Amino acid sequence: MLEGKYDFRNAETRLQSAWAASKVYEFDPSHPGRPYTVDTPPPTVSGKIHMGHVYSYTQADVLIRYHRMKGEQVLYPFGFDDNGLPTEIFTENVTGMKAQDVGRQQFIEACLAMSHEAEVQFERFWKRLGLSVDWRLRYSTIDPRSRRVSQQAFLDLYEKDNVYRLEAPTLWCTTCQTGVAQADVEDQEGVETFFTTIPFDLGSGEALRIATTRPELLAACVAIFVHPNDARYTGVVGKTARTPIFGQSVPVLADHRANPEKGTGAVMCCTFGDVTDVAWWREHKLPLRLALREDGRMNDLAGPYAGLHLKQARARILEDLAAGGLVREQMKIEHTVGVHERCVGGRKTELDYLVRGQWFVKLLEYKQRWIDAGRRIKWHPDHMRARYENWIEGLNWDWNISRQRAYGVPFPAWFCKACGQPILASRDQLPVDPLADAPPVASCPKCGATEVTPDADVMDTWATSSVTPQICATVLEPFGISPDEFEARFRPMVLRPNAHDIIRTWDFYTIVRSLYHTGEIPWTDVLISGWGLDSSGKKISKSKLKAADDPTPTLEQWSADAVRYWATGARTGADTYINDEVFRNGQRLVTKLWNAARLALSQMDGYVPSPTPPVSLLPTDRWLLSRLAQVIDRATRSLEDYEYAAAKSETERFFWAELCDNYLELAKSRLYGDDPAAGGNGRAGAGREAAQYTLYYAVLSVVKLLAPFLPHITEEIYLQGFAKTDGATSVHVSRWPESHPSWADLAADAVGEVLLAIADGARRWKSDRKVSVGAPLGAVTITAPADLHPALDACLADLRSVTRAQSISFRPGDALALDIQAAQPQPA
RNA sequence: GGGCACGUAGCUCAGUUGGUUAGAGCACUACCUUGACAUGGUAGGGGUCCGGGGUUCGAGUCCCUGCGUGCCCACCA
Repeated sequence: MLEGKYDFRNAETRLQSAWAASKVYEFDPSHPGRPYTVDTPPPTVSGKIHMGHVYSYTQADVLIRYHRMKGEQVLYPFGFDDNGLPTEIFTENVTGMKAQDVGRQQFIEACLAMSHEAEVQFERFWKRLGLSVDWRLRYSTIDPRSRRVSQQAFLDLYEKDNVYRLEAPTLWCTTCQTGVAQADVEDQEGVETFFTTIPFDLGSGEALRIATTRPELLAACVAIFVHPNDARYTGVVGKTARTPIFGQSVPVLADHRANPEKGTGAVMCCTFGDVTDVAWWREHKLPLRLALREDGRMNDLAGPYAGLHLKQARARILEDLAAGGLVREQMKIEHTVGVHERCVGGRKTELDYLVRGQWFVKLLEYKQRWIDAGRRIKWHPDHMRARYENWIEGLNWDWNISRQRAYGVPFPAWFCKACGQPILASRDQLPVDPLADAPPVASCPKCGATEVTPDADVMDTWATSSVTPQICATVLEPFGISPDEFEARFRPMVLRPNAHDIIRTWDFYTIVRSLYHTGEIPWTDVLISGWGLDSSGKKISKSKLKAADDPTPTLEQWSADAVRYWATGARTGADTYINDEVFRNGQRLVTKLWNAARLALSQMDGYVPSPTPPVSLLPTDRWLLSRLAQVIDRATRSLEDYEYAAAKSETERFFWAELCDNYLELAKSRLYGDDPAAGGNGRAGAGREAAQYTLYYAVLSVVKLLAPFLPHITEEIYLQGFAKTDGATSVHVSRWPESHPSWADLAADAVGEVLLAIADGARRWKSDRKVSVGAPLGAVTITAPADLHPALDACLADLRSVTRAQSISFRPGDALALDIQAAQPQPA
């Protein structure tokens, strides 16, 4: 029995506490069901939670809740990504502290403190949203266990020769002063610069003109390229040109990558201005002339410009070229440059290239292997696989995992001071910090020298988050399941949920790592979410969050259930806007559920549900049960296909339009047992029991079908009204609804259509006369095909209930028609 | 320049393998306090399914093509 009004403000937090106390979401090692293991995204703590997170995490939670109710053994841990550059920059931005100034150790402690604070808030928020996480299984990517897994995985890569150390051109941020990976690069559009044409001396008074946006790299120029078919330049290929100002001699070479239509068609190759320079440098075995330091200033090679920042140097060189009459042409242009995500202070520094020793994970030589693995994984929606393959096909670099920063997982490595040989940690000393700890051997195994230099770099944050499936294998250790047992029982995992912007990073890197470490795909299914966009349609930017972007007030205003309703309303993978109308609809559905359940349960006092349908079912009941069977079937299939929005709307429409608006109105008088002359099958006891049976299963099924979406209201209804008879301690561990084989009934569907048409006719008659739906009618004569008369006659009580007719009679005829007499005024 | 997705009512979207008269919510109009619910209910108006070809007895749905929008990638001397 449900009393009074449903107050989500009180109910939601109360239920959340009850779930924690009753451990409904905790992993059960002896659960007999098929494992449903989730490689949950560890959100980066370097920012605030926003509606984009809510959108994505709710979608995964709905699927996880569905599989739990299907009787599967759910493993739903939760991680926080709190290592590496993002956290460091977050800490620098918030505290104003800098690693160089305060010292490495103190800085690391500040990062840990920042992360811890953020994680406490995050966990509280996720609980408030109603995620069905097992919070005992919480990890952070900087905790000792994750550091150990990450370093161990690095040793594995090294032993299998899948990672190599190379002094090579690297994408470099001069602000953060670290190398970055190709996946970290994003476009910065509309950057203004000068495109300047300057002459190179070919000797004998001839000049070869090239156009450039990077004149500060003149000192680093090592060649000039023209297209082999460019008639203007066929004569100069093979000659030597001298750079202006610096005067070094460089060869003029032909390569198809020189674009005749761009600038003058002749282009200078510097070490390094862009990726093409790197490729030319490699393929044509050009010399190395580095003019840039790690901090973005010019080095001694730049002669008079040494010490200047590259932007200052660019300006000075342009002035000097102009002064020397060497500017042939100059255009102000806007172009797109590569920057990296999460640059210090949001500065979006233009990326450069320089040469430095880094660890690279092999990607390029196994492209097909990555693509094949992607095809063995089910992507939801399927077309997201194309983004994965697209990214792999466009890869130009192996994965640089070295970061020249302070905070992160250290490489378990030292280098021999004498010969440079890497010396790797032994597994039993992990997690290790080479800056503090000694290598496992006293001397270099290659040259015997005894002095070592620790690898002072830390790993790319993705280098650790790409082994979350391996970290997950450790979360059950405290509960008696070793990583080895985990491997045997739960590999591959089942679900990886994440948004589409990190397919190229998190999904891709995780697949690579899994194939390297285990030879197998990491999971069988990937659920890709879209973005929750702000009401103007823009992506909710992590760096520009305003107070209004905090989702907590939204939860308090509309309820977690209503927000979850919004988050699961769009087609899988699609973006959606924040929209108060949708929150309101969610809230309306919550209220409607409460009220409908209240009516149903008020008529269930002492009712013991029968597992088999009673013989007294009327066509009305059979119609609803038949529709219910279809809805259960379709909603279940949609959820199996990860199409949660379709499952939700199917159930919602059934509940609202068929169960509430029609069935309840038809069955009301049988339920109340007050039909004055319930003739035929409308005999009081049997007719009421049939309606009770129908309503019990219809309401219970709807509550269960919506439980993954609206976990709070459905739990409240279940606990108060159904737990005793259905037998579970929570709707969230109750059995997923199944229809009784006898429910599907095509004949009942057809009769139902006619019943609804009769109800509609009566309502239209009343609406035309502007009287209430509850107003009584006089005699109603229904024209209907004769073969339907017995079924309709059986439903007399229900037809009276929905039409409020004083009497109903039938007349044979092909087309359905109603002849309605106004009600006779009642004698006073 | 390449890839992917999308284009259906004023707005946001659903339309299963091609099959009657294309649906829902919101908004709009008129009305109804009916014994679960006014955070409700009833009735109604509103659509050349982006354009053009084609396949078919039949196309919102399949094929070709054009246009538009968004995202990803490439280019970015």
